Amino acid sequence: MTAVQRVRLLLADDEHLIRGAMAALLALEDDLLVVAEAASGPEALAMARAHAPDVAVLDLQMPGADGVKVATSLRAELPACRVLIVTSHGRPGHLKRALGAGVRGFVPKTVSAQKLAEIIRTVHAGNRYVDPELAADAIAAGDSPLTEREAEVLELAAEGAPVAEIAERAALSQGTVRNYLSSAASKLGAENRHTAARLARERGWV
Amino acid sequence: MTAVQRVRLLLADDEHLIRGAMAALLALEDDLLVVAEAASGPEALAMARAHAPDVAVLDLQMPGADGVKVATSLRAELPACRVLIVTSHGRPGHLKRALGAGVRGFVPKTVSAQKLAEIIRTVHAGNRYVDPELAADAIAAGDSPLTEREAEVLELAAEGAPVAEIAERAALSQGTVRNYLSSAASKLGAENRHTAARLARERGWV
DNA sequence: CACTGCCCATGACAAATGTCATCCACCCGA
DNA sequence: TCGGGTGGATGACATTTGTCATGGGCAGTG
Repeated sequence: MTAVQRVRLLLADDEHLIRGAMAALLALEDDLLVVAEAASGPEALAMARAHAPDVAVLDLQMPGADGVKVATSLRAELPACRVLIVTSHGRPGHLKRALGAGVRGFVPKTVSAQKLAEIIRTVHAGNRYVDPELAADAIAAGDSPLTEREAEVLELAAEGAPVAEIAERAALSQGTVRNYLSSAASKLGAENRHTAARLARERGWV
Repeated sequence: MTAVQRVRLLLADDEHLIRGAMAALLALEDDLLVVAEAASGPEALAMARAHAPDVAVLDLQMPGADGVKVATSLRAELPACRVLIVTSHGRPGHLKRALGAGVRGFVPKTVSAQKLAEIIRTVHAGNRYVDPELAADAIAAGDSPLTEREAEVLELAAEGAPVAEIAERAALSQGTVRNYLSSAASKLGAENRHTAARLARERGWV
């Protein structure tokens, strides 16, 4: 055995092709060992419980529960397991959410496999790694200027629901809902709530 | 050489990790040979011109030009090159658009590498392959009920622009725009143009 | 030709949405 | 304890949007 103790990995991604390919590439590194794979959030949790990996490499968007939710659960159940999030669409807000959930690494899928392997080692060693590009975006986007209610209402508005429905779902009066939407839109520099919702989503604020 | 003539492949995907991983996996098949890789639509075209591959494996969403647009150009410039589209998010309308562009295969990224290799061979042999799941979705979603104008206006509305702006951009009167949006929304069973736009997008009709 | 469907437009009315002034409850620091 | 500031809430009012009836032009088709 070339390495006395290999880093045991859990790989979670709903795209079989990608997961399998990542596994194949990481298998080339002789200090890494993929011990489990999962195709959904809940499955990832179950596999983690069963195999107690050193590092969990999670896709951000998965059916069931997204990577950050899985990370939150893992933090509670397996504090020794480091979490590394891999994503296609890096929204600034996701990064903050992920770091808040105790994630140790956050990288886009545009990295090469070698780089990924290095990052896995970094994370396993207890250090953090955040893709510089994504970090810059997150800093540029800054903090959400939205209050809690504004964000809540905006989220309900994102699917195009009419104000009446939003009001009901949020247990607010329609007037209040409109106020929140209005102030949120002006804070975001949008002309109406729909563009506001889109902007907020893009920046990961909802 | 185990195979006298290998199938020469072009791989295009903007996610380096995935592209590299796919390349690595496909390289294990001794009748397949990756001769070029690209990370964007235009780059894919350039690489195709330079290497004249037998089969082009294209991601549907790429910067620059999407897979279908690349396929259209390829069909004109390199009719001998078969095109296989690989995608994460299979919208029903995309499939139809792709087939219209002369694409020979259409598969989600959830397939395994072995399966992908088989499909590449199928396509190379001149046959077609469409993922059964996606095909079923496409049939279920049916044809777009929208007229050309309705779709055009709905697309402009998708970003949340006010009617006045849409009217200007489409060179129509505001009343006409509202009529189109209204009829489009009722055809789609939506309460307002924003949900209508969302639905149309989901089904790949815009 | 008559018919049908799509395109474009108009006007009027109803409903949803955006905007604003105002008010209340609460926390915090002087 | 007394302001002052802030987040949250409300209703009235103006604007935007959705709906409907209507009409003319134009292309395809039985």
